[in-house]
Amino acid sequence: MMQGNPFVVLPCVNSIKLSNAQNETKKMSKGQCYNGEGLKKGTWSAEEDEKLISYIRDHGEGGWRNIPEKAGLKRCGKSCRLRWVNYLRQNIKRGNFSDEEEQIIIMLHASRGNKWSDIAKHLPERTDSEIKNHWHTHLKKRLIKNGIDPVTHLPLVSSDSSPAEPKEFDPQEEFNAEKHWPQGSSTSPVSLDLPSSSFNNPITEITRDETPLDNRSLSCKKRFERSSLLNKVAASASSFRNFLSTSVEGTLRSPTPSSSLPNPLSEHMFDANEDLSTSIDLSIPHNEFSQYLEHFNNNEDESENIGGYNQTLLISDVPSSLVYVDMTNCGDITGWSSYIPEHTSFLYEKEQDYYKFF
DNA sequence: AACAGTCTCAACCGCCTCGAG
DNA sequence: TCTCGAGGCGGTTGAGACTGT
Repeated sequence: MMQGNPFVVLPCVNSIKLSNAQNETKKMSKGQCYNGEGLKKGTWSAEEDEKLISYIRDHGEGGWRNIPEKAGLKRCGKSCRLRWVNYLRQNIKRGNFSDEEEQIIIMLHASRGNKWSDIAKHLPERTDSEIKNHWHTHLKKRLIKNGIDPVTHLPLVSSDSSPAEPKEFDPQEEFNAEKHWPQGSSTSPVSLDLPSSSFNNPITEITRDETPLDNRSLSCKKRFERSSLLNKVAASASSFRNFLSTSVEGTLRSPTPSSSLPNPLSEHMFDANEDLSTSIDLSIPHNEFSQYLEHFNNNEDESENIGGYNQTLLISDVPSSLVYVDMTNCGDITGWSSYIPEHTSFLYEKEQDYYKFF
């Protein structure tokens, strides 16, 4: 960790790339700072920071190319922009990432890949650069350690194992197996070993079962899992790949679906509700999603009643046109909805058993 | 105490996108 | 429609801090 004083002016170790005379008369080539002599590189000094802050305070952002000269800085415009955007501007949250933030990053990375700026939009106080660094230095390693490919977010396949064959799903068997999930197993669900201050039992899984959804939808939902909602979603994120960005990740609804919704899937859904009636009541008036998670994890009775776990329906292998989203009866899920702003009211196409319960 | 290896993250590099002309 | 340049983005680097021996 960089513990040094960020304001110490360090000698410029790297050779400064000086633009030649021709470059000074030409527009800069792609991506290069071009205004020539004496460009400083390396760590910014407090004096430089103050100059940049002062200038932007008076003149606003933009026109980065001209800012160095106007602000009296011997930096290239891109360097100024980077310094401002990542470190000097207001409302930047520094320091350790919370569990919730990490979950969000993992989840979004699974669906969007290394789109750091995109991911950063869901964590408004974090910069893409910080998220990127945190991913490379912490989260990626953690996933690998727990047997998850940080690129695909699928379990790493050991060299001596054959591809998993689909098997008939047995909820009881899987439930029992989950009690002793070996980390990194090629045949068992994988624990993400996520840090847990708010998640009492951060067991998560990535199912390798490729059984067609319609063979397991209703039976699977009887399974009991105590991992947190978001943990669950994070672990399932691989199944949302190519899906999350244009749709929603699951159905979040209260135990009492709205009968007013013109939903052609209602029959199927309400059949499911005979089990869904034991689901978590998202109308619990928690102000923040994190509070909801905490409440959920601290409430044994409630967590044990998640027979269907319907709020984490895994909609996998489903064309985006088949997304069903029903946020209408959700309680306060502020945190969630802000993380996944693509949520829309509801959308459906055809009647199909496309819910995957687990 | 000294050294080597590892970790962290600020900063840089170069490519891409998009809007203006 | 094309060209150009500013801004944006993601990958990479390397200085300094930390940790182990």
